[in-house]
Amino acid sequence: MTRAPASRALDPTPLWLKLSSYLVLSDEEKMYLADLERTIAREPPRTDLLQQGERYRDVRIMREGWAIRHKALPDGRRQVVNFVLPGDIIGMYCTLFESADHSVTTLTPVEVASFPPERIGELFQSFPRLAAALAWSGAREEAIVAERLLSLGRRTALERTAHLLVELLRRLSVVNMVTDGHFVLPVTQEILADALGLSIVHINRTLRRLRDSGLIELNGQRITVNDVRQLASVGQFDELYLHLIRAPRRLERAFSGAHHHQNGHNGVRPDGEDRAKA
Amino acid sequence: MTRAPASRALDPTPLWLKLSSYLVLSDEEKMYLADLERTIAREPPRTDLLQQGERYRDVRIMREGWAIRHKALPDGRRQVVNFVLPGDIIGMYCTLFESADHSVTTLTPVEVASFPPERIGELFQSFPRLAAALAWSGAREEAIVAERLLSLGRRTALERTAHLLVELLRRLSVVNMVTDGHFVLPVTQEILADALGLSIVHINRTLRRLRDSGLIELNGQRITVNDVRQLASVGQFDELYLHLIRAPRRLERAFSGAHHHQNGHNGVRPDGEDRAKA
DNA sequence: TCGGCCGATTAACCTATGTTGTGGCCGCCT
DNA sequence: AGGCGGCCACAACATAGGTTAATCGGCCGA
Repeated sequence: MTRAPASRALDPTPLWLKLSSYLVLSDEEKMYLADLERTIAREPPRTDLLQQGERYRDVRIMREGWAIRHKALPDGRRQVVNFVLPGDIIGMYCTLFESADHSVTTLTPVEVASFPPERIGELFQSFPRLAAALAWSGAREEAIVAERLLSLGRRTALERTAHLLVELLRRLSVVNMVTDGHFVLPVTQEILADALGLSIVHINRTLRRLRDSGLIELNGQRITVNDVRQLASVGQFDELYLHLIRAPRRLERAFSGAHHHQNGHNGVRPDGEDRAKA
Repeated sequence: MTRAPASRALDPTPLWLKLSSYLVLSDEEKMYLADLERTIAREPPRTDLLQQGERYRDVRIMREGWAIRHKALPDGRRQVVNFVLPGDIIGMYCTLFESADHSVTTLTPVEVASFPPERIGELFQSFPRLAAALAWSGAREEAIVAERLLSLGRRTALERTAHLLVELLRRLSVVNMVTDGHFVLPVTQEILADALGLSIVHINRTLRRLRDSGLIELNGQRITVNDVRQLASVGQFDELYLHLIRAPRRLERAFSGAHHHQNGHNGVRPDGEDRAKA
């Protein structure tokens, strides 16, 4: 998606990749980002990185592996709000909220970085463009949740499932986790069910239908999407909501004259022609 | 909720009220807020304030009246993502996104203020505490959408409906639009259906059940909640997700040493003891 | 090697919710 | 006054999706 940049000392992390799809980062910004990801921990599957009702602690950056953000009802019913993929941030609103209204649980072994909430303030002061990119990432999360709401409210089981698969494909592409149409989907059918508001049995039926129609193939955790276009059409997928286009020109203005660390070289690239309608 | 402040020249607007429930605003901040709401327009019902796919223009503040934020599928199915109430902001991500992935349509005559996106940048630079309060408001929106997702995915029709009514009650309380248990619900059953992912007929059935059980009364657009506690229990309502508590102490730190306009007098009040579990 | 457990799969059956259709009320236009 | 359109109400019927239960295969620990 984005070409490897000038800085060769730094390894492009998933977050780095994701933000770069939104705006071009300066070396200085990249270094700050790398520094944010300095403190790294590994966790096994089924670990809670955050628990509903718990006080927020650090902000975390998912570097590797999958997790789910989910909410539960007192009687045990559960809804997966979103999948947390490499490059996603956990507990971004740490600074604003006292305690979490959702849990985050790992599905695979993960590698997460964490940093103290104070750094968010620091970041907004010193690196407004980076801050904007993070805000974009957060706002996009909301857009994804809203689109999932549309799915649960108004799409049939088949449509929802197709939609989710295309969404994951797109999101994983940005962080280079898709190779010609297939990717790893480290998810039980129970979790899919909880994400799509269906029963486990019905998800099974639905996946079968998708397999029978030849749109997808499943081998263990590996899923192959044979015909993205058609799958997208089944799911009425319009990627507008993913906001996969570069920062608007407005952004330049809004943060202009802003700051110290505002470097001279190439700022926002407001070319927004790479949005393809599925 | 919040006592009328020192400044007597200024009329507390709904946004003002809402933000004040999060943190105490200084006079200077209040004045800036008032200035943001200077340009006012009135619109009749059924007006689109924003349209799916459209380029973002100004940011708007709802001052009076109701609207809905909704998304539509190509074939006409529609999902109401959220209700826009007085004090809510429309198009907050204007600066970050090129075009809108949802529409906003008025339900009643409304009064909206609007200001150019550049002012967001200005605000973040000069009034970090105000910016944090707005960010809180935005983050809360996401939390509300996530909770609605839980409703659509895992709550029954009756539960969803009860939950929504309690939510509206709470949100309207903050902006003084509830008087002992009743408020105006300027919403057709069709819109309720679209908000809850139900058919119009089934919403009708469900409201009947709630009425028959004596939990609510409906006279025209006026709804009376007779027993909030019980209604909340039916809907498994836990207000944690509304984050109706004051800013955490963290916030102080995160934005500390920040800025010019940072005034001396009383900053954030981190007393978080007013959360009642429903 | 032998359970035992977890997840996938499928069949049979059930129910919450959707659909269709009718009628009634009310406000508004002419 | 009469007709029309929007909204509410409710009955009768249809179905997408839920529930229960049984089977199977793979993995792991004893």
